This record gives sequence, structure tokens and C-alpha cells, in this order.
Amino acid sequence: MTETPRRRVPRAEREAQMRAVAEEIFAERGFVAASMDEIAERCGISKPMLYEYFGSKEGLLVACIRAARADLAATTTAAVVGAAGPEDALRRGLVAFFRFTDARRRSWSLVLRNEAAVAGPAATAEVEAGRQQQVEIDIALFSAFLPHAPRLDLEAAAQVVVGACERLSLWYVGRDDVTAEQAADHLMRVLWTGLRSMLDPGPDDTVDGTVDSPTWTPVDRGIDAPTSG
Amino acid sequence: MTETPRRRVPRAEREAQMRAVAEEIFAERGFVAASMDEIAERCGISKPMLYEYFGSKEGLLVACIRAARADLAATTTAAVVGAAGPEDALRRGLVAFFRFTDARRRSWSLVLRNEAAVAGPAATAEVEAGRQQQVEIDIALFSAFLPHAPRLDLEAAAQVVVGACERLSLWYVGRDDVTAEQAADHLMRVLWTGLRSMLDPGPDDTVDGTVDSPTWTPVDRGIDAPTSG
DNA sequence: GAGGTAACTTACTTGAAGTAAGGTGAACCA
DNA sequence: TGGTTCACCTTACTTCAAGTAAGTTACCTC
Repeated sequence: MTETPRRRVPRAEREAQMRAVAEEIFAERGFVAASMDEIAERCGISKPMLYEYFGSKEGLLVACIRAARADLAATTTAAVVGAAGPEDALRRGLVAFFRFTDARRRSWSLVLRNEAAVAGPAATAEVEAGRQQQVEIDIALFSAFLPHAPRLDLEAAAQVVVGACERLSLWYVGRDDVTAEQAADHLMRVLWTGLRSMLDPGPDDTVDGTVDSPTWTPVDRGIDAPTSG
Repeated sequence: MTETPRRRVPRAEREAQMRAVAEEIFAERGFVAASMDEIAERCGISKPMLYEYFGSKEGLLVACIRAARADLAATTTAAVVGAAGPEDALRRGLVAFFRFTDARRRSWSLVLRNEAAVAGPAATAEVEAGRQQQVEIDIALFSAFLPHAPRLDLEAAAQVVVGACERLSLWYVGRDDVTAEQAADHLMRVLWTGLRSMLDPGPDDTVDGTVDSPTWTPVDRGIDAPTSG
């Protein structure tokens, strides 16, 4: 037992480690039951370090959420690049989303199953910002291809998509007999016809999967920090 | 200042008061920041009473959620009775839902904005049970009128509806320029065509609002307690 | 009005969030 | 090679809220 004599680790690396451990423990015990002492211990350091780097327990959670959010945004954005049209773009995005939530199911529930708001306003804001980001992406997608629709309709439609995604991902993650593609297909079948007709009430066959528009290139807006202070 | 000398109050009445006060304070401060001492004080009693009646802070939250859940179920169920067909039934249910969330917006966010899971497994289960209840109601509605669809599709569709409702209600509650009816209309327009075609892929005009079926009478399953012990 | 019980209280323990103040090792300069 | 420095890290606290043990008091019943 040659007790490693506590190596000193540069800030960035230590921070990443702390985030990883915290994500794990939050997912394991829930935010309230998780203790900063335990997180510190499993990192092999002492508690004040956590406070030094993240300010508070909530701050630590916010950092976890933000990191996950960045990952998700990058993943889905990448998946959508080069889609053949709006339908294809939406489907690709959905598949990427469901794959992501499946791969990180434990820590995903940290956000989805609502571990967040408990922590306080900052964590709530962070989660809400993530949803809003998705809403904006959806709106951009819809309006790029279907410019006739009024803003209110776009927004409502985007909210519907985001809500449906969120719930369906939990359902999907809980079943082994459904693939990400199938989940996306389910959602597309329910949503697409309605979305199309609602957003663009022109002749019914104008848009039909493959479209005259060029390939879809999403807006990359990265993470828009709500309040970093 | 004739300090009312602390009237003694029967259990049922006191419990109701405690729930009301707790709902208020939870909504006001968030679950974590709310203190049992403050709740007790605002009730005009001392803390151990809360523990006597609800067992724990989480227990108190669970009681609040369950009460709200019962209200919601009763409200929507009542609204749907006597609908002219599946579309009408769904629309009525949605309108009732949005009205409900609007009327109780503060405490609703207690559930929706995720104040729940923070508390622990019991509160999470309670919220999830509420959603599942909605899912079951939707499934019953769909399958009663559209019996051709496989169970998996019904379930996926119901999840989509519940998720969309949840998100759209938050959106709707945050705006003064949208009525409950408009929110329901938005949702119906996005969902209904897809739902209809997905659930019953027969001739496209078989179902069209008014239907040959008799008026819709929902299953009243009340509150199905997850684990009361 | 005696007695029992449901409603209620005071006064504590426990445990985790957050903090003050100081130790230590590695990089860098002479 | 030795000293200086600063980022990394610790010990040892304070504070505050959840939860509890044990006892007290008003109301109801006979």
C-alpha cells in the first residue's frame, strides 16, 4: 500500500475530475443526499477545494449541467449538418438526441428527472437555458424552411417538440426494446404532418422530405451563458 | 394584541392548513431553501407537529404533490365527460389542463420546474405517478376510439402528448397573450393529424371530429398510490 | 370533575454546507 | 544549489436546518 502521496494536479484537470465525480454522485444519491465531503473524498482532495473552484454546491451542479449541455448541443448540431431537408434534419437531430440521452442515462436523469431546480435559481436557469437553446434551434430549423409561419406558431411548435423529446427520451431510456431510431420515428410520425401543415398551410405536397432547398446548415450558437458571475 | 392563545385544531383541518402553507413556501423559496421551522411558524405551530403528520420534509412535499395531482385528475376527467369524440375529448382535456396550470401557476412550477426530485425517491415517484396517470388516460382515450393501433404506438403517442403538454403549459403560463384555448389549439393542430394517422392508418377521412361513436366517458381510476408506507 | 387521549411544546442531537487561516510542493530565477 | 513565490491543498472550525425524545396541556367523555 504505497499511498500515493496526493499528487498535485493542475486546475483544469482537477476541475474536470471534480465535475465527473460530482455528476456520478449526484446521479447516484440525488442532489440533496449527495454530500460535498463525499465528493471531495472520492476526488482524493478536501472540501474547500470544491468551494474554491465552484463556489457552492449549486455551483458545482451548474457546472455539471453546463458541461452536459455543451456536449448535447455539439452532438445534435453535428448530426444535423448536411441533412437533405427539414424532415431529415429534424429526424437526425432526434436520433442524436435519443442516442445521447441513452448513452448518459444516469446523469441525464440528473437533469430530466428534475434534480436541478432543487439547488436554486442558478441551476434552474441553467436547465431552462438548455431547453431554450433547443427551442431556438428548432425555431431556426422550422423558419429556415417554412418562412410563412408566424412567430408565435413557431415558438409553440418548438416547445411541443422539446417537451415531447424530453418525455419520450425518458420513456425510451426505460425500455430495452426500442432503439433511438424507432423513438425518433415515433415522434416524427406524430409530429411531422401536423408541423408541416401548421407551419406552412400552403399546397399539401410542396414540402415532402426532399426539398428544393440546399442542405441544412444549423446555426451554431454554442453555449449562451445566462449569467456567469 | 390579545394573542390568540393557540387554538387546538383537529388533525384533518390542521393537515390541510399545513399543506397549503407548505405549498406556498415551497413555491416561494424552492424546496431546499424552505425551512420546516418557517412552515411551522407560519402555521402557528411548532416543528414536531409537521413531523408527526408528514414524517419528513419530503413527506410534506409528497402530500402537496399528491393533493395537486388529485385536483388535476378530477378537473381534467370532469372536463372530458360527454365529449363528442376523441378529438373533442382531447381538446377539452387540454383546455382543462392549461386552465389548471394557469390558475395554480406558482405551486405548479413546484412540480413542473422540478422542485420534486430533489427531495428524494418518494417525491420523484409521486410526480412520475402523476405523469403516468396522464399517460394512461391518454392511452385509454386513444385506444377506445382507435383500437387498431399497437400498444407500443399508443404508449409512445401518449408520452409525446404528456411531454408536449408539460412544456407548453410552462410556455403558456409565461405569456399573457395566449389563452388556454389557444394553447390547446396549437397543440391540437400539431398533434392531431399525426396522432390520427399514426394510430389509425385507415382511410384518411374516417375520423373527423364528430364521429359515429357515442359520447366519451373516461375511466375514473382516481389516485393510484405508488407506495403508501 | 376525573381520566384519557389527541394536539401540542421545549430543548435537544446530528450532520452537512460553507469558511478562516495556514501548510506545502514544484516551478523559476539567481 | 538554494531561495522565493504562488497555485494547490489541508485542518479545524462556525452555522444552520433536519429530525427527535420526552414531557405538557386543552378538549372530550363519562
